[in-house]
Amino acid sequence: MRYSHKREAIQEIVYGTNSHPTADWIFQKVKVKIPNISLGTVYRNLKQLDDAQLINTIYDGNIARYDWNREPHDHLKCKICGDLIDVQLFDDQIRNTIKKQYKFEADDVLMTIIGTCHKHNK
Amino acid sequence: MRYSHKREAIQEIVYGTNSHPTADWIFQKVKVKIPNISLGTVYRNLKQLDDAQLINTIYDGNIARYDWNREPHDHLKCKICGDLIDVQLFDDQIRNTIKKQYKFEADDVLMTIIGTCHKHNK
DNA sequence: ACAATAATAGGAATTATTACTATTTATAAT
DNA sequence: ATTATAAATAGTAATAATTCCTATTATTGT
Repeated sequence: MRYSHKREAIQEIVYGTNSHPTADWIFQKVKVKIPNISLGTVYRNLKQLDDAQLINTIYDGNIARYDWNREPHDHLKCKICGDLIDVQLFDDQIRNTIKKQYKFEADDVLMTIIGTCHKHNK
Repeated sequence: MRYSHKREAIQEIVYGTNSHPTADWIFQKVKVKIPNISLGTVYRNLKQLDDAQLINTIYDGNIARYDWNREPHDHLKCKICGDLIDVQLFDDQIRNTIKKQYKFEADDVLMTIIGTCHKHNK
């Protein structure tokens, strides 16, 4: 993977937020710095960064979001505001136990808890 | 929700498979029985069936799949053939414990294990 | 500096899904 | 049974997210 100014900018944006941004959000941000960038470039580079294990792609309903956090972790998803919050529900050892429980060569455990976050407490 | 012949047929198809079918797969199947049905009708009825808690919608990457199994359960997703296999990793009690672990009003726990299924053993 | 080729812009194409509207159909009231 | 109602539908247009295509541009090894 050859160096690219734009990929670097895209990576910086993903690394600079905890908001699990979408491709379009990243596009809007990077356009401020690099006005002539195209959305296709954002998608292509996000894919490359994912392939290179520099970021993670998470699927939230049917839209892709991007996460700099490559440590195994889980998400709380608020059904009211849509926020996705990182949590560590299981440690690696428990994750490994889960992986061995089925005759299935497991690579990754994805867990999302759906509910209502603290911002909406009455 | 008023009775509809088409909704009944759609529900029967979802209830008749363990393959977690997509809207389009269901559309192809139902078209054999009811040739003049439209894809919009399939989507609308799947949504209504979900709202009425008669089926579940699961998001697999960025496409929706439908599941007759409304019991809390988890999925093994094969990254080679794309199959989604139902498993019961946690019982209700453990699920409830997880829900209480964070200051988050949790409704549901979604878990998917990504890996390779037995069909691809060398 | 130059050649090779990866990266890009800009737009078209694709895929999944939702929205719109005139017509049809289920069903409740007469 | 007939009629009135509102839900359900077909067919199509619209939208949203994403991928694909091609001529041009930029990075990097020589």
